[in-house]
Order: sequence, then C-alpha cells, then structure tokens
Amino acid sequence: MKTVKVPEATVTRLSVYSRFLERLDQNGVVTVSSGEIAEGVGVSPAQVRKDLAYFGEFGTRGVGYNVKDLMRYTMNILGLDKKWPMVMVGAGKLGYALSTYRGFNDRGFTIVGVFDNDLTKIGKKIEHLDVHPIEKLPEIVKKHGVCIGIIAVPAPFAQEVAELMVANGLQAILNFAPVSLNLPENIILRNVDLSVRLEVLTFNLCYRSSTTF
Amino acid sequence: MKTVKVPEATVTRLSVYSRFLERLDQNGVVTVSSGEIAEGVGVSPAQVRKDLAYFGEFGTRGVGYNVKDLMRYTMNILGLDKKWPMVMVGAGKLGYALSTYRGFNDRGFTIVGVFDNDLTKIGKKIEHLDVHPIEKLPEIVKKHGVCIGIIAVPAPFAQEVAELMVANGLQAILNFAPVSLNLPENIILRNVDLSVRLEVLTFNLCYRSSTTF
DNA sequence: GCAGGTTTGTGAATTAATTAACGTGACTTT
DNA sequence: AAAGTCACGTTAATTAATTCACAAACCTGC
Repeated sequence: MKTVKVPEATVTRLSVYSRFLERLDQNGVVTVSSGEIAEGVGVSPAQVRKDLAYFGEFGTRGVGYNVKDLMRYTMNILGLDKKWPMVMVGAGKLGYALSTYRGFNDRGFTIVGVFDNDLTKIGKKIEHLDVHPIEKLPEIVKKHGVCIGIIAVPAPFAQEVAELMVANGLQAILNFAPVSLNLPENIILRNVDLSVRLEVLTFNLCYRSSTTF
Repeated sequence: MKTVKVPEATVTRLSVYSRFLERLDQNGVVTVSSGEIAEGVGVSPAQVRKDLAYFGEFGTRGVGYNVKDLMRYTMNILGLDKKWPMVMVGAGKLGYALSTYRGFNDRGFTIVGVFDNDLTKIGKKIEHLDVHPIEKLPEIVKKHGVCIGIIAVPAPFAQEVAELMVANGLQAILNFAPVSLNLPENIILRNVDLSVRLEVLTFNLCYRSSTTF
C-alpha cells in the first residue's frame, strides 16, 4: 500500500468503466481486455490499465479481465457495495427530476427525503415520497443515517442550505446551484454546473477551427 | 497570437469567473482583484491571472480589473455575445426540467424545440413550447439555425439520437444519458453524467481518511 | 514628483497526469 | 514441452497544468 493520491479523473473514469462493465455483463460477455474497455468508453488502453493499477491487479496477462469480477471490484472501490441514502433539498423542476431519476436507483442510490420551504410544494408527493418542510431535515437525516445531500435550490439559497446540511452532519454534497459554496475543508463537495457545461460547448464552437490563441 | 492550446479546465473556470463577475456587477462592485475573484470561486489568485492571460491583458497593475469590462470580456470569450438556440431531445422528467431551467435562460441560451417519440408526450406543452415528434427535428433545426443539441433520453436511445443530430448538422452535443457516445471527431461532445458525479462522492467518503493507496 | 504600497502579467519551477515502451506471465498450438 | 502470441502491470518519458516569484506598472499621499 504505497501512499499515492488517486487523481479525480481516475475516479471519474472508474465509474464509467464500471457502468460499461455492467452492460457487458448483461450482454453475457465474460472476458474483456483493456483495449476493448478503452474502445468502449473512449480512452486509451494504457489509461485503463493505469487507472486500475492504483487499486490492485485485477487481470490475467495474455487474457484480460473477467467482466463480472472487474465490475464488482470497480463498484467496491467506488463504495457501491454500500447503501447510500440521500436527501434532496429543492423540490422545483430540477429537484423533482433528480428525485425520480432512474440512473440513481440503477446504481444503488436512494433518496429518502425531499425538502423545500415553498408551502405550495410541501405535502405534495414525489412518487412515494412526501415533500417535507426543511425543518424536518434533521429528523430524516438521523433516522436513515444519511451522509449525502443534494442541493437543487436557486443560487441565492444554496449557501444556507449547504450550511444546514453540514450542521446536521452530512459529509458529502452534490450542488446543482450555480454558485461556489464556501464550506469546511472536510466536507466533500462537488458541483454540477449545467450552464458551465454548455459554455464549454459554445467556447469550442467559437474556436473550433483554431482552439489555439 | 501565440499558438497555445487553452486547457479545458481554464474554459470551465472562465465560465465560473464570468458568473461571479456578473454577481459582483449586480451588487455595484466596480473593481476586483485576482485575489478577490480567487477567494470568491475557490481557486488560487495565480490561477485566475494565468487563465485570463490566455486571452489578453484585462487588468491594470496595482489596481485590479474593472468588473463590468472583465465580465464582458469573459462572456465574449465564451461566445455568450452570440445567440445559441438549442434543441432538446427527450421530454421525460429530466428533459422537462432542463427545458425550463432558468439557469440556461439567464446565460442567454434558448431552447427552441423539444422532441420525443413517446405519443403520450407529443403535443403537450412545456411552458410555451410544443413537444414535437422526433421527425420534426430537421425542420426546427433548419428554421432556427440551431447548432447545439441536448440529449435527455434513456441510455439505449442516446446513440441514435446523437447520430440524428449529427446528420442534421448539429455541431455540439450535451449528453445527459449515461453512455459513451461514438461520434465523428469534429463534433463537440460533452457529457453530464449525474451518477458519475455521485460516485466521486461515495469514493471520497470511503477513502476520506486516506485518499491514498 | 518621489516614495511606498499594490496588483498585474509572465517566465521559470514544480507538480500532476498521460502516453509509451517493454518485461512478465499465461494460454495455445503443434 | 517448447515456441509463439497475447495482454497485463509497471517504469520511464513525455506532455500538461498549476504554483511560484518577481519585474513592471499604477495609484496615493505628501
């Protein structure tokens, strides 16, 4: 166990590999090579092997990887062998869409509480879940042992929501509000910034002929 | 005009700076330093200056940057001085949420067509927009001169939707389906993979004490 | 109009990430 | 059972990105 930091990009790719392997497995594929994985997800074969090498030796030389095994290994590395109950704050359109997003369930994530402070939303149902007033967050977090929170509120409220989450012991936050949150060092925070992603497209559209300056 | 490639991370940060500057401007702030921007968005001051340096000299030594000017510069660099009509394919919950997402409009993006092949969705309204059958995509794309497409369909359909977009001349695609799309080199493609983002959180939750291996 | 305090812009140094290259082990074939 | 092939794991080389550090430029006050 060397003391080497795993690049974030590696973790991201691992998640992609994992899902690709899941699909191979469903199609009955038994063995796969780094080259085939690379081809399937759009990276280089060396990259695939390097990424996996951070965590162990999972393949057989001259053969490749057992799909089912590698799938399990990658999922374990990502912590997907555990249960991850989550809370969602914000029951607007985005919060609603995310709360019912199949992709989360498919990977074992479960939203156990949706919260809002808008009286017209509280009490409504999002599938089988009630929309609770924000005051109920502590109770639900405690009850389910939640450590992941998702923020889907308008930008001006995101910071206070994040602080409330931290105050209630959440350790990881996925923030969809388009602002930079200021939180303690030990909180794991990642942003999903939809406009930013689009603006990367427009930038490249403008400079596609010459991505150079 | 040196021939230096601009890192993707720089473009991403530029978008974040731009929005931060917008907020400063709304609050009446006239001048800002690289340090203040850095503080506000969570990067280092040197990073801010370096990022801007790819595109020119926008500041005044000993003083800082004029907020309004730098905001305009950054938006121009990102292509936000132009109109970007977009089409959305997929009128499920996510497609619906994204089609009505305020954050896009706030940055000048407009969705001019929403498409689906589900008969129960076609003809319905998403705010002022009709949901069209997918066959109508070519017409709308041509009519509005669209070059950006958003994919919000289930994974199994994403590849064919992407190919349809490419066939109709779209040049940039933002893909929300959790699959790796295979498209021609010249198409600008970015993925927003919601599960992947969550799995980066769970990975870090598992190895927070020792992010090292 | 000069001194002192600021903050930019930038080349150099550092750190990080990716790609290349190759030795090693495993399976296959004859 | 030996030779050939294949694909992994790993070290080295390369490329990329970030941070450092400092000269140059600007403003303020006296």
